[in-house]
Amino acid sequence: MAKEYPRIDITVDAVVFGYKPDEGISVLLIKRKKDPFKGTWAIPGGFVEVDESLEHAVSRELKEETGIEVNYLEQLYTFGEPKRDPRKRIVSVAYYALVKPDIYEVHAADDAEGAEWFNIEKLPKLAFDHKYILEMAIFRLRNKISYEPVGFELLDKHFPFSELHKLYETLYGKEIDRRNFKKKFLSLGILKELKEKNSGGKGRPGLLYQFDKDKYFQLKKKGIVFEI
Amino acid sequence: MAKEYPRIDITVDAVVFGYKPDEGISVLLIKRKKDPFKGTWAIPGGFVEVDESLEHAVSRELKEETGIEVNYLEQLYTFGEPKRDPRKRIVSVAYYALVKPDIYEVHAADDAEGAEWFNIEKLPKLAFDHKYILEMAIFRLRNKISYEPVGFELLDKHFPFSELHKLYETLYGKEIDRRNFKKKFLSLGILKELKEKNSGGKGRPGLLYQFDKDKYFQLKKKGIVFEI
DNA sequence: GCAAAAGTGTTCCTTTTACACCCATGC
DNA sequence: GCATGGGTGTAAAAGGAACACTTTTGC
Repeated sequence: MAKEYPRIDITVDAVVFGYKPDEGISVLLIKRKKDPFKGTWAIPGGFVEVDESLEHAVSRELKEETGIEVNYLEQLYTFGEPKRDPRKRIVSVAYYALVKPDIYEVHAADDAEGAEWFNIEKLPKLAFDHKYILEMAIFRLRNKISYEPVGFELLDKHFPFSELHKLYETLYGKEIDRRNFKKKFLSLGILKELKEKNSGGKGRPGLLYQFDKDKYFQLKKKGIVFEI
Repeated sequence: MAKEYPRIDITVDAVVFGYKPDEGISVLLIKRKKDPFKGTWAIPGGFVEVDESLEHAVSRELKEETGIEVNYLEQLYTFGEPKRDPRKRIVSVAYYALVKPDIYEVHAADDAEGAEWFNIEKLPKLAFDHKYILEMAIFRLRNKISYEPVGFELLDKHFPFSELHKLYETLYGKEIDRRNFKKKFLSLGILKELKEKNSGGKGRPGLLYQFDKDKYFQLKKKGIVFEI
């Protein structure tokens, strides 16, 4: 009576974003060690084990393949076209992740022959439908940053205002008036101004700031909307 | 060498929304015919066949279980907690769908003992984690309607302006000034005003309107943003 | 002619944009 | 002392919110 369903395998993939003010937005890719697409760059990922959550699978695979631990992880979309993997039917739950600059170091391992950061403007050819996944992730990040304070996940804990500003300019792909941006962002009341100043670099050193997570959640509970 | 992965089953579920001005937003649920949760209301859905796309699986299951055909379908989120199904590990790709009032008629079939519309304010107890899925779908719909013109998928092809207005009031859960709303919406330039007037009903009959999809996509291509 | 809903315009206020000058530091 | 980037305020413009009166229909 029960219909016999041929099995479908399930994997997770993760688009990991990093940011450096002078290099822009980068994505962590691995070079595949096995066929199909052996030697081609791909988004890290792998099979989900039967007793682990999807998020756990993502974190585990990222650690195994690239040695990285991310500080922000969110589901992006599930890709399930019958022919997206040439071997067999695979449904992949894609995530995107953000990492802070101080854990930028990666080391290839496991199924990866290499692991490297690529600027999102200069991507190599990608395996499977990973180009499409990556594009969707970039689109999502651009959007997300406009209505949720996720940008901080790409910055150091303490950062000069100019880095936040540059991050938004980079993601929006256009110039944003420095003064108006600062006015608006500060008026949200979710940044702590620190006593420290930014050392090194040219010009007048600016004060450092820190994201005030508690304040943000207080305001959010009150129904105040982040929008930038 | 290859690790043996115990299999995970994959299903699709669909939160189907309908709207009637005097009844508000409703959701289509089915009464389960089998265990687990036999006799409990649930979101329609089922297993994905190995050679069909996820969207196809959703449409097929909806047709089988409830007899309905939807005119808008979008992926919501993938739920994959190890214990979300008491029998075995199941990852479910959830969708949400919108139907127009004229195909509101449903007939239970297949695995469903019953299929009924429930107002989203008066939901019964639901099987599995379906309450959570439904809440997420409602949240998503509320949001979506603010930045994409999906509201029309819940209205008849020709509708009086008041219905569009009421739909937004219902979803936003608050009053919206009728005149400002109309001014803003019409200024988007994506509505065709028809010669026909709304027949029946109380008060002065209003003109009927129609969503101008072509115009919308033209404007979208130009970078003009829908926001209401 | 009364109740109900639709059509329409103006004013006020808030938010956004545009823009310029001075200040602190490194070399 | 000069180049570089940081800090700050104001005025004009645009967009959003508040609001009232007239018109068309059914009963």
